[in-house]
Amino acid sequence: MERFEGADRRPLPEPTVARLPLYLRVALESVRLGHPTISSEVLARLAGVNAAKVRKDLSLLGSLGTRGTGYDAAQLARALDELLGAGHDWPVVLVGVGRLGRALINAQGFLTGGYRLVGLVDADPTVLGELIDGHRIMRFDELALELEIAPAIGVITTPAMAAQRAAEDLVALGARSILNFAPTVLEVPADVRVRYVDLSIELQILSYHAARSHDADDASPYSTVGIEPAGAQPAAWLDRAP
Amino acid sequence: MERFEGADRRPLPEPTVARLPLYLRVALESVRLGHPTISSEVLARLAGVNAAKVRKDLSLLGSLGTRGTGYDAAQLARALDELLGAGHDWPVVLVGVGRLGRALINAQGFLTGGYRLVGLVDADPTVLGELIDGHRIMRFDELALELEIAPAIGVITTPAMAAQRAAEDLVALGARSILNFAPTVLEVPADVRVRYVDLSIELQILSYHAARSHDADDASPYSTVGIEPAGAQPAAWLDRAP
DNA sequence: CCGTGTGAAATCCTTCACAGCA
DNA sequence: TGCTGTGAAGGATTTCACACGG
Repeated sequence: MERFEGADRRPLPEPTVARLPLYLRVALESVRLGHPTISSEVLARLAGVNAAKVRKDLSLLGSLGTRGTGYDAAQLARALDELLGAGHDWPVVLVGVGRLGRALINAQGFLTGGYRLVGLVDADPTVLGELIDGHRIMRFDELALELEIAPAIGVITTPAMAAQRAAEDLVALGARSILNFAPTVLEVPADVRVRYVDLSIELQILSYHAARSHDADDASPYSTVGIEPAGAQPAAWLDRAP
Repeated sequence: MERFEGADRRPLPEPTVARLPLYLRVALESVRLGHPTISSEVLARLAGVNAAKVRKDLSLLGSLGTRGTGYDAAQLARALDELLGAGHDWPVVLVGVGRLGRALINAQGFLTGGYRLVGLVDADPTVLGELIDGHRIMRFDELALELEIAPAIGVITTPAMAAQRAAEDLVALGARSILNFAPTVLEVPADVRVRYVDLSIELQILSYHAARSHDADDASPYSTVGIEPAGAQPAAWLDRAP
């Protein structure tokens, strides 16, 4: 196996890291549709960014492209896959098996790939013992006894009130990464990484802009994609590409 | 009513906008716990950012603080609330009433506040007609006839395959903001704002970092909060504050 | 004296533009 | 010729540090 760690030892900019999964998705789609190579321009369109950014991002991983041709989709996908931690089969523990938690467990595409659910935790006595997707819902202390290895990632889908406690329990279990769906800022040790998925915040950001979108507002680039005036599906774009 | 639009006409930086809902949440909590004022430092801790950023952000909205004292929590909350579109009661249409969609509809904190569900759309004939939260699931064309006003925000919780079509239908209904949970980049007109909540991408970002967290890594500030080595709940922090 | 508000500096990210290679 | 890889320029955001007002 090759090394795809960019030429230098410098860590990738975080915005770049956040775009790599998009590039991976597009590269896989390109392969699936039988397009062996893909240019930065097409890749950019399908990922909702611009071509310069794609080239800069990918150049940070090394020289993955071929001048005059583009990127080999399969090779690019392999490189991104490895970089993003494929082959590790990350153990995931989910805390808070309410509606949202159950939706995530069953959502295809969420825990697929290199992630494996290894534990379900809830404090509610009425759901304890329930079997979901082959996993029994238990209390934290029970899971701690049963688990052989530390979970790499903890997912918190509890109410806000319970989230901080859940985070501390997850950290105690050895989790170094947390994906938090509860509307609270977590206080964790500095070596624990937290990402927030805060639905009410997303709505508030949208309504902030909606409240001041006097006609042709300047569409800022953040999380906004103003590609083509609707119409073609991404797949169509790929097929139109040479 | 007062105007809280910063002194100038310059739009707020997007990262600032994304933090305002956090400040609002903290300000409300401060009021709830009986702390009439809050300093940028405490606010920063509870929002998981640093104090300089808080002051810079809030100064962009005008002079909301009092030197030597801090910010009046209630007044700050009102200012942020108004800025973020409170009092508008934004109509929301949700497309894709599967597990995730249902979880969101029922999730407290998601559609609370100024957001009102006005329609549920799904293509699956087996769920059509079903009543959820007082709303009947229908096809897009049915909803179009029934709706008097355009939805401000569309939420997409369909499978990836159906998301682009859902976006186009939402835009046709008049939605100018879309919150997309499907793992696809949407192509929409430039004046439509899209925010992406992509769960598999979140996991991949976390595992990217997990794969290279050789012991004491440098914790980057992005979406990461390295406040206190666990322990106190935010509420405790507020109570400890003078 | 304390904590906000804010220019200025520093840092980070994006975009440009083109040299260079297939 | 076509498209990548990349230094350099340009913008945007964060951080600093301190003057100012309560």
